[in-house]
Amino acid sequence: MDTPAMTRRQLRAWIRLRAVLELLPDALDGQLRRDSGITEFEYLVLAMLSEAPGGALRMSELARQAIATPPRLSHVVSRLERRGLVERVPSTERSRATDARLTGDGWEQLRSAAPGHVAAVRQHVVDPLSDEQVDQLAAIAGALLGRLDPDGAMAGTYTRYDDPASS
Amino acid sequence: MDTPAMTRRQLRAWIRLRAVLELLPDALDGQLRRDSGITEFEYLVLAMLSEAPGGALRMSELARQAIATPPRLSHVVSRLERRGLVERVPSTERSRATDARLTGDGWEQLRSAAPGHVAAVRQHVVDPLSDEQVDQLAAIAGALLGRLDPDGAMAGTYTRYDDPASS
DNA sequence: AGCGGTAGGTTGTTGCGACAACTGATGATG
DNA sequence: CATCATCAGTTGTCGCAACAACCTACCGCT
Repeated sequence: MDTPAMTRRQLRAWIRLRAVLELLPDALDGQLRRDSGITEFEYLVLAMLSEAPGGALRMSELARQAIATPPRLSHVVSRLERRGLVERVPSTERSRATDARLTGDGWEQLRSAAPGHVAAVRQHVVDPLSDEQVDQLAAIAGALLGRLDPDGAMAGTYTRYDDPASS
Repeated sequence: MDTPAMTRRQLRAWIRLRAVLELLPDALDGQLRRDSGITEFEYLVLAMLSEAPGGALRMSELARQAIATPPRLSHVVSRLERRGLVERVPSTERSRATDARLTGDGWEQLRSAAPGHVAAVRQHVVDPLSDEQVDQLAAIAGALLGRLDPDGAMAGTYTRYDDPASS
């Protein structure tokens, strides 16, 4: 087979990355489930809404930013709606669109879940790395995203902090 | 709240890593599903068996190496068994143990799936990075695993290629 | 031998994501 | 102004993973 086997160093990087891919999401998701009763993806949705004007965003835009397919987002919003954290409202602008909007309980839930989640991210991702490695990681992840998301579908999200001016 | 917000650079690295965490597994899994009809995890199981003597491994050992819980592995092996790629045999050694062993079809399936999968890994992970970045990635992932897998439960797997002597 | 403890796996239930099919509403076109 | 295409989102079905409960065979101990 014309499989130009990877070098030992490449294999090492890949195998370790694979392990991270397996373990890290579970670690972060587990913390949120245990401590706040929401999934990491639900947290992400709430967080994105909280950063939007009025705490509301169109479903399609929200899906794009959260890297979710429309069906997936629809299901998630339905769950959040059932729990009273989010509500669907007809979009104020475009006619055939729907906005998801944070409710009061949604804001409260996010506020109470945030510290623990941020702490988990620090613990598992930021703290183990040197400042230099943090920047290296940003560059590496950026390079990978160039292939994974060539259309830059979600570029708006992950390029927001490019070219850091502060700290 | 005593949440010492992350710096802009840390946020940038985290947000990009998160996007990779979301997209990369889907990309790799999708390729294998389309081209070979198996999931990436099933591929991993077959690959690990193929590297073991006799193409067989104890369930518990296999679970450890694949970072899977026993229930998960049991289900996966059952699926593979149903498709004739793997068979369960009583462990030759320890009495109350079970080995999973690759069948002829299993070897064949792995052989035919490997080139495409390796190519996908190259395309999405190795090729976008410089040699230097590959090593940085190995170091970074290693640091994260120090927290994620403190007991080194699966250390045997991802340290196998440490301290590269060749290439 | 008999009895509990434990190692090693399996099964059953639940919840989430993927994919595909569908619905409803807007906009274009002759 | 009637029809058709398209956009935005939802619903329904299926497969997989998590978690917990369970089951059975071995082992040690007396």
